[in-house]
Amino acid sequence: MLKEERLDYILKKLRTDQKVLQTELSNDLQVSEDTVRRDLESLAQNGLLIKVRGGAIPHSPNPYSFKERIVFHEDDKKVIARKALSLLENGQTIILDGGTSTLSLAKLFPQHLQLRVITNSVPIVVQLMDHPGVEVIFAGGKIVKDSQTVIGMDTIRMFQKVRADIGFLGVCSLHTAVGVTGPDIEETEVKSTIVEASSRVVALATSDKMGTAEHFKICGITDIDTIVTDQPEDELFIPYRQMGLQVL
Amino acid sequence: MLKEERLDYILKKLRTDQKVLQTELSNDLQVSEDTVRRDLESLAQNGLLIKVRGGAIPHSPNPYSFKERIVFHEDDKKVIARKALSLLENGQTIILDGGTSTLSLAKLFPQHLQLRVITNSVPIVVQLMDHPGVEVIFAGGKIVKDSQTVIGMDTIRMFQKVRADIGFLGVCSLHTAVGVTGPDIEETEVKSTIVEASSRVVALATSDKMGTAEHFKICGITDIDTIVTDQPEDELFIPYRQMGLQVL
DNA sequence: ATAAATATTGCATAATTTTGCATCAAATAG
DNA sequence: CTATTTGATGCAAAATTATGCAATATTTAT
Repeated sequence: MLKEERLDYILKKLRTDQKVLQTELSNDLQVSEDTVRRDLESLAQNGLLIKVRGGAIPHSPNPYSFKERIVFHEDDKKVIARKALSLLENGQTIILDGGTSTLSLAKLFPQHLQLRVITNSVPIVVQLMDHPGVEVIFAGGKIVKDSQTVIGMDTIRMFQKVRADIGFLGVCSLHTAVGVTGPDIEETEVKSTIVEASSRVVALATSDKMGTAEHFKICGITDIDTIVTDQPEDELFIPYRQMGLQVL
Repeated sequence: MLKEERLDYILKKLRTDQKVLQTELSNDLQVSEDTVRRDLESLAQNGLLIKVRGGAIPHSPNPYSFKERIVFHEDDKKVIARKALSLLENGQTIILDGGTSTLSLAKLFPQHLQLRVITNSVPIVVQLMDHPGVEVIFAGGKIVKDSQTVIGMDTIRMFQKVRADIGFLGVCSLHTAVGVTGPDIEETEVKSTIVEASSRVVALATSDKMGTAEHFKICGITDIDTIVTDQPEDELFIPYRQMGLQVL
């Protein structure tokens, strides 16, 4: 039995049962539990499920809402934001790029979250201003009215002084060959700086942005560590996974 | 049964019943009360519920406490802002300090006004973001939540690079001998920088602030050029006039 | 085609986590 | 104040996971 077949079986079972147990899978697939564990591990690595002690559960935006039958028809951005939220841990320093995806993320911050957030987005600052646990640092600069962000040298300089645990990039175009691109030169310059300032770079991208490109380059595709998207199972993402990116 | 299933069950029960008891859960889930307690603990850790003696209750649904902003002297400030407005001319570059007085001023900007505004106040940025004729430059830095402004070295550095025609200082204490003072060292440092960066310094002050002092000095009284206030005829202002200040 | 390199798999063993229980401290009710 | 319940802590048994290793299969290079 090929490895691929096993992985396929696991995902299928996960979809129908909403959970899988290692002992069960080991029996079903006639392989050792070690192998099952390693299979689950690789699937978890690609964000296709969440490994827990004793088995695995589906990758759900909320790590603890396990078998939630009430399906909210959330829009894509909220789904993405909810997933991205699970990447955050107390005590981290993160950068939030401008854009509606990152704003959605900021809106979801639970009250108990303790973070330091550096951003160039006015709505994000407004959103987080009243949050008790988040220290907000605003990158200064010239306000761009229609995007409600600041850009320019001052903004870039501020980000250059930062070492963030995670940098979240708002929706941009992603292309395996061309890399990450955006439509505005000044905006992309800021985004490039964010990429450099972050240990881990997470791109929030709706699947319709995949495989597209704009005129100004932000970074290469491998400079991204994680893509958080609404349809992670789409075959569209296979090449990205092969390049070592995590797709959630 | 996976731990996650237990956690899920607990959360679901909590949603329907609005409370959970350890003894009940222990029975429902067929695990010891210790385990239930540990489960509740981990859920509480993640902010998903509040642990109470004997069980748990749901996390407050309205976690974000919006501070009620009690506005003192709102009408006075409007009067002051209206007078200050008359000092502005098209094409000027001005600095707006944080505070409600300066915010009132920004709110009065007529649509045809052409200005460049540099500020460290978030509400002012939000207010002016949609103004067609005003270019807004935001000084970056760490957000102070209750005053909704940014302070710190980055903020100061930004103001140091500026030469403004007029700098508007929000309400501070004024005293003929002590000068202009404020209650917070970091805030006063920023204000001092604004004073230095401005050709003309305008203080917006309700009359009750006259003759009072705080602990941290912003500048000498003669560094101010104009005081805009609600009761300019008051004899309180005679000494300031004698020192050459304009009182409006 | 053959050899070498690489990856997969299962097993033994060690380390870690989870769980339930006993014990004692703290809080609550009567 | 005392009895009872609940919470905290240490501990040991059981389950799960990680790790090293050898056997086997697969891929790559020559």
